[in-house]
Amino acid sequence: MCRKKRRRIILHVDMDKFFAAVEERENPEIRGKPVVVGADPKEGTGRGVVSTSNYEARKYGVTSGIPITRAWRLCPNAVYLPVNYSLYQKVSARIMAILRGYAEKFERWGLDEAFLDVSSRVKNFKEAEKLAQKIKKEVYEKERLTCSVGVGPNKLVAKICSDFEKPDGLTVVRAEDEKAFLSPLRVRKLLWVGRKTENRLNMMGIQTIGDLANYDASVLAEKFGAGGTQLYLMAQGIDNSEVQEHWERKSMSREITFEEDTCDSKLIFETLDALSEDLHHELTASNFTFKTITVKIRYENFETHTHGKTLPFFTDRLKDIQKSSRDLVQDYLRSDRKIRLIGVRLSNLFSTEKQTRLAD
DNA sequence: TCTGGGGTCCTAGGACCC
DNA sequence: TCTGGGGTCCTAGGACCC
Repeated sequence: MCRKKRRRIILHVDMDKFFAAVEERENPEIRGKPVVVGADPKEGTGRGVVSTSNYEARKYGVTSGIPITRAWRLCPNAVYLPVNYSLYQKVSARIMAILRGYAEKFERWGLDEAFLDVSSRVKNFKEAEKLAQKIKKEVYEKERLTCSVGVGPNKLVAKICSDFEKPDGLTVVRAEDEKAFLSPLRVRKLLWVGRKTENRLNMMGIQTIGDLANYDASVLAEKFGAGGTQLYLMAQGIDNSEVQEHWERKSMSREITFEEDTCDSKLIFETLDALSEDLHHELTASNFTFKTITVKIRYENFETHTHGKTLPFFTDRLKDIQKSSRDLVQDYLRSDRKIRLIGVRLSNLFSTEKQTRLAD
């Protein structure tokens, strides 16, 4: 197939320290202080992690993902706030509506990020930069929140750009400059390169994206499978993935970490039933049936297991969820092993709404 | 470092079918 | 029963994203 190659211009918009920024906006008295949004620190004995912190807290080393107990030790005087998810969802919906208006194709990426394909809306990168400034201005005027925007010839470069000058940044990299831009950056900056992959690459003598771009593609493919080829292409700045307007839901899940590790089977079953009920609500409200159910447990030593089964039929009945999850968790209940977390996931989803439409 | 909760995608082995 | 090859589905685990 010889599809005519079209020059694309993609924007990636990333809200700055989103959860913390919304809290600062709602509570003016905490502005200027270190703010940590996440689990309850409980005077240094809490469970869970930091979700988002503001820049004042980051000065103390309090960053996203660290245990809340550690945050407490680093900065006990910070303002600690619980995650007010429904508030952030409302703010996010308004911001996404603004962004969507600027894009030919639009893809939400979590609550606080989005990709915009603006290829048909601007003639060149100069115009794209002006458009990005306009977007930043509108978001700030309407929501009093700042964002960082990356402009590039594809999603990969746009995403890396938006992270380049945070906060309130705007970085533009044209197709002809992308190799020079990417080359000195750490491989960790690439999408899908997390801690494990970074370590493996470092062991191979690969530190920067430039090192990766000069590496033998066949060796990468051999060591990392399909992901290896993807890594090599990304390092060249090649990413042909489209901005995806629609996302099909593949699974829904609920999980919870106990306040204290437990082997109390009554508590475990009650918790499991509550998770099942919660899932059932969402399943029916969103008009799905499911066929596969998986239970997840994590023991006190963090050893984690999943156990699932596929039913011979699609269902949305609560009793099917509860009975199956109870059966599945049974194998893991042992009087000598305390459980830290349990969860339930429904997959193999089928949209009954779509079915009705097709039948019409 | 004592590690949340909601997702997606990939891999590898085994069952089962033709 | 010592044997094949391809395709699909299922299961468990792991890496990664926000």
